[in-house]
Amino acid sequence: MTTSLHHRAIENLGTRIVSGNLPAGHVMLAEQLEVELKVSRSVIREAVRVLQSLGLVETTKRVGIRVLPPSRWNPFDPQVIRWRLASDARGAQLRSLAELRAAVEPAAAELAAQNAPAPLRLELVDVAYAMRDAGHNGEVPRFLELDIQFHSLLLSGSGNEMFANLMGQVAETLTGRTVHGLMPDHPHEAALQWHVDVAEAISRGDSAAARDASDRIMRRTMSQMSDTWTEQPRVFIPVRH
Amino acid sequence: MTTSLHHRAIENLGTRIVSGNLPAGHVMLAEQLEVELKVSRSVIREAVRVLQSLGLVETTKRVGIRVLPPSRWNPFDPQVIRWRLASDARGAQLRSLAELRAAVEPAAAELAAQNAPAPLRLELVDVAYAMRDAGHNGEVPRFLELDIQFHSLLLSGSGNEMFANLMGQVAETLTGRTVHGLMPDHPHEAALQWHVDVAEAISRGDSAAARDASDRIMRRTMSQMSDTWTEQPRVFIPVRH
DNA sequence: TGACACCGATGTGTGCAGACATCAAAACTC
DNA sequence: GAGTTTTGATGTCTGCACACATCGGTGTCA
Repeated sequence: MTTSLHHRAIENLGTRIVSGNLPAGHVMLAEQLEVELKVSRSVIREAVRVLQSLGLVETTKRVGIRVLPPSRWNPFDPQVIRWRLASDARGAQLRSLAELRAAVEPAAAELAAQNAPAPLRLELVDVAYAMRDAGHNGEVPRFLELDIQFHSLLLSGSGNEMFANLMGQVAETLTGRTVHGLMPDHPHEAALQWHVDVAEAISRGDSAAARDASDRIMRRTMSQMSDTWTEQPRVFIPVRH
Repeated sequence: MTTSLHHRAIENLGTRIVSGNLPAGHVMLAEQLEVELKVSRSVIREAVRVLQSLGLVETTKRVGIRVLPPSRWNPFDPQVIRWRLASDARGAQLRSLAELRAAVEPAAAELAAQNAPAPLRLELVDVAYAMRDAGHNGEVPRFLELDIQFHSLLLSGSGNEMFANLMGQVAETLTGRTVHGLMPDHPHEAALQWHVDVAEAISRGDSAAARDASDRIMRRTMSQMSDTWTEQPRVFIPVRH
């Protein structure tokens, strides 16, 4: 047994729901899931409880287990994000993540310039220069590794645990080339200098400069990636009064 | 019975863990929880499964149910947020949410100016003017209601489901006076005009102007509330390479 | 004698099967 | 149509078997 049964049940149902294979409104019965997944009732129940807490299903007596529409899902949950990245909505998920990152990183840079502990500032500067060297020397794998480290440091340096988790929880689960959807895979000359600018500004506590440089990086990244998720349909979640 | 047993168990354990009452590293036994909460094994097991998916605990055979440190918690989960708001870390949680909102809303305004459907733009303008009227007339409850509606519309108008969820999941849980921590309770004259500016800019598709006006609102809001969470200790989550 | 590898006892989560309780949708009665 | 009964699904409880990580004892070898 590689993973626990209930974990496999969660994966099975989660992927099917997020992919649209099990459409919103679809009703399942616990007993039916038992025979379909060939597991006992307790496994099904524990899996359903987790999916319920993610907003993927709801249970009603006398009805069964009903699949909820995407507007009810928790779009910040790492599992939901992973399932969406493996589905047809992959492009839309990458765009959402990129937009969130583009919004947050400049703010994180501003906060880091005000609050980050001294050792983190020093490490940030070191990594920025190492990035620049790696970029100039064409060491692509090393550059990618440093890039992730740089942005992780930046976000955690903000002292905001939600910012820190953006890279920490999300991009961490996206190993390897998946991150390429969020970051450019080969460095741009100006961007290399902008990373150094961000680090230096944070190092000297210049929050405005840190924000501006970070914003430049993000805007370039976005324009560089925008053609990747070509014309993914945007979904507008209605606001309930 | 108002709520289900497993839900009560989740609430009980969740609040105790997030409040620090059950410190990280503390190990519990399922059997012990049964007698303590006076519920059966299945209830405990389902509750533990949900807490596990939130990153609050981990289970190990031969050891028990171990409480995880805050760095492992999912800071975006609505339940975790609610539990933190009810704990000593309430100030830090409010600050984190406010910083996230301040980072996201200008970006959402920019996107809404580019992508929002026409009816939403019109509604946004209507709400902005209604807000201004309510503010001028000193109708505080109505103003607060319109304020929430305005920002909900703005975020969902971005077409980014993560942005849309910020108000939907977060501010929804902050009912009544809790909102006072996130929003000023009486309107400022300039801010009223800025809301109109945001709506008008989005209406005519001027993304830069929408972003600028929204940024002004956020900066004013942040400076207005920064003294509320006086000197909450910032927690820097270490980045693991 | 001491260090170390092995191995079985123990305790705990994991998974299973069956029973009864509860409650809301649906059918029924008036 | 309103109120009542029936029904069928989840909710809860319990006893059991199994998997497996940890601990401690035992044996071997230096």
